[in-house]
Amino acid sequence: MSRQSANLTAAEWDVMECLWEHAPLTGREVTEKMNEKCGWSRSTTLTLLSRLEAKGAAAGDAEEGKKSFRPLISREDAALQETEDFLGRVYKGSVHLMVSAMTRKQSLSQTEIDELYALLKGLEADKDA
Amino acid sequence: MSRQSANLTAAEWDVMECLWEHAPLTGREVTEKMNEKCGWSRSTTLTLLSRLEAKGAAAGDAEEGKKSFRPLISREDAALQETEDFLGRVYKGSVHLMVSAMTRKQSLSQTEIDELYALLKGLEADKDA
DNA sequence: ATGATGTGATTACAGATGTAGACAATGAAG
DNA sequence: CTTCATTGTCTACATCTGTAATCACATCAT
Repeated sequence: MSRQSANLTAAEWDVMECLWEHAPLTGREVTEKMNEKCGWSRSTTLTLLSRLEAKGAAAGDAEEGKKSFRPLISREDAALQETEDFLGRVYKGSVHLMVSAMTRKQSLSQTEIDELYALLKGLEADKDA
Repeated sequence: MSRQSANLTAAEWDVMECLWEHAPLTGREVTEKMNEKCGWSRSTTLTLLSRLEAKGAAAGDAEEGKKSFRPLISREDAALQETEDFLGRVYKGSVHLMVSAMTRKQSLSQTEIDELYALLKGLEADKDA
């Protein structure tokens, strides 16, 4: 089992998501939110938080007893990491292959396609400029 | 742990990759290829093959002793499954978000961008037609 | 001071995953 | 018919992941 650079697991993403959205949160706040969102017990959330600390993905600064948690890596960086792993494993690293497969299988809504096209068109325009 | 619809693990992908490329293969052939490619022991490959059979991703037809393995699901279907899982978890299900993040972080080569653009342009053309 | 609380840390445990050795059945060689 | 090699199945085990109970310590109210 060799995960080159500690990707986040599904459960860990849920917690990070929470941290990214609502900046610094006390342990209690995180556990409450996680309980609402996923029905997790207090312990579960706290465990995940430690694991995230261990992975260096989040930090819990203890000031006078209570801890305050915050993310140490940006959502984008985490996403990118995950993306590279995923693309490499499933699509030989090629986004083009991925989108092409998705369209072939009608797994992309017209809206998504349009948005993507608009984005790419913008990039091409920049290139010429 | 609740993986809705049995995604393949990284190691399993390696084996499936092998099956997808070289259609029907005897156990020996698979183990040999896997040993070359990943240095796995015979047992490791065989174990993975059973797990794939259990998951219904591959089948081993035993005719007169020797087994012949072949994939039961297409690479595209497996990829798509994985893709949906990934996109949902990391990018709220949006390819657009993913590509946008990648370009922002310069994680996409110009070539990839061009290819993608060409692909999308083709789709838009089809739409009008 | 004492017991009820809130809070983080420690321990636990089942199922998944990576990796592989041991074992059994079967066929080839002598 | 023994013996050896081949081939697949079973068993094993460490680590990872999801999920949580329990423990220990600080604090607040009585």
